[in-house]
Amino acid sequence: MALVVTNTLTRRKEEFKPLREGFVGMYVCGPTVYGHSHIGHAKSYVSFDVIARYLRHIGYKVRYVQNITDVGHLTDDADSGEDKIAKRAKEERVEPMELVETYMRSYFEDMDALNALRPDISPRASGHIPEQIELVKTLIAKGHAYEVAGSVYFDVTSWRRYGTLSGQRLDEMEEAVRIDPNEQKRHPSDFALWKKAEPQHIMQWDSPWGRGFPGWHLECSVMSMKYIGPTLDIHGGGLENSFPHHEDEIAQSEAATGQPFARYWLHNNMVTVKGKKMGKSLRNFITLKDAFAGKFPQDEEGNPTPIRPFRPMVIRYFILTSHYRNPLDFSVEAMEAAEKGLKRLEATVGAIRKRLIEPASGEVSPGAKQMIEELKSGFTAQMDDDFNSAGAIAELFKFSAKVNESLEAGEVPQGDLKAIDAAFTELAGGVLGIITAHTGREEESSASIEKGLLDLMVETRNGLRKAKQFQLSDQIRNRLGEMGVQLEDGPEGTKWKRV
RNA sequence: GGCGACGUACCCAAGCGGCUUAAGGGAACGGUUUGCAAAACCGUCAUUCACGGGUUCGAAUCCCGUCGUCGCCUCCA
Repeated sequence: MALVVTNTLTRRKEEFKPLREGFVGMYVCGPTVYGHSHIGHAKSYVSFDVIARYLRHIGYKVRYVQNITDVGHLTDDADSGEDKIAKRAKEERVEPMELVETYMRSYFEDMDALNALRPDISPRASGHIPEQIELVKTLIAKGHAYEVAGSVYFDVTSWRRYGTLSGQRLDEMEEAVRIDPNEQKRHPSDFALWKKAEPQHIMQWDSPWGRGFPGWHLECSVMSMKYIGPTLDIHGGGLENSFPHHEDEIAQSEAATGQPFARYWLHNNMVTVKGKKMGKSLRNFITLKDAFAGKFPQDEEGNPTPIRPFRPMVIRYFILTSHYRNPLDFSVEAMEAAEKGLKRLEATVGAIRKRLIEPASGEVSPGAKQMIEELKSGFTAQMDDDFNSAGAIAELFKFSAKVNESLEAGEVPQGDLKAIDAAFTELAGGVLGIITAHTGREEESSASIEKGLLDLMVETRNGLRKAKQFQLSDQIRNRLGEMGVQLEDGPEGTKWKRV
């Protein structure tokens, strides 16, 4: 079985073969940090997190680069376009870099909560100004860019392959209704590599063309090629960036190096809310912090209304139950369904881990061995098919059902428990990241006094149950339930867990 | 107007030419278990894949058309 990925460049599934044996250089467009991250960011970065994890799982050494845009991203393409960071910094009355720091931390905090592993390199645009100036100089020298009054534009007519990624054609784009005519540009589709800064502009640097700042598209070309090389194995990002952002990246990179920029373009689809795209400018977006706190937009204005909190892991699981290339519609109902599904998986893992006595010993029985092999081959087949995490989760559920069945049937040998736990840890934990080392071990990880008190409550209640004092024992269970501790009476005694 | 994607059960969602007379999750309904619950387990739940044609020995999967939804062409993950 070989890994197959859908390449936006060719619009088909292709066998994945990196440039260098055993090594994958992967670049994913990161966030512009001028506000808190939302569910759309989560879909994108959780998807690429799993892609990176899976590539490592099948043995590749991966260098995952994901930029932080902290300068140059304009609110629109017209001359009047303001830098998003500068604009927000003015509004919040802070230094631009202060704003960047705040939201960059917020971003990493949210991604950590979603159990997305950090990229290997998180380069910032503002830290790569000299490299960006160099690339602009190269493009001018090669006749692909021109300077007008302190700004430099890429000449799209000099790059005849312009539009291959998105299937756009220059002559057709000229007719596009909403492109703002900009007198400086020779062609409406020419894009800014370097912009002249007015004296009052907060972020500006010296360049051969005077004081200014880099255009948005430039940073991705510069930073990806700096840390990976002129040809990336994978370039990822959100679908909405395929045009013009990725198209421009290809043009300026290939025009500069003369080499193919990226072998595989992977695009994740959008998150929708009630069928409509969720976007920063549409004001219908749900920030991750709101979602974790249980606030969802319920009214027409999109104001966050408290419903109930969902664990970050539920959001991660929810994202992974659909394919990264398909749109995902976000709703409270869908989150509740996802929460229940994830709990079932966690319950099985918990049941295994509770029976497991470390250090576990003993051989794995042939039956368990076969179950695990079936899981692994099914899981791998799904993930090999363009990272089909939804299919991979289905395999986990099939396996989980078999595990539950054997737990129900009677004593499972320690060797089997250990192997089953290892399989879950490797696939559901290591690859999909939907369980952690703590899953099913909530009791052990509780503070000692809390644990002692709960054990005492359970003991007391079981005494009452023995004496058939059900009214009192139910009261204890109900009250603990209200506090978020769930009691389960089973044949092996009473268990408690946090809900 | 140009480019592109999607339409699978009550809901979500895989499948992309034969292994599927369609995975998995949620909901629902029976049953086992339980003091009652919860959890878990067993069973039921699409001869059918928006609709109409065509290609093929064979199509949810390929082609054409129709309808519907969405995205990009302007900032956005």
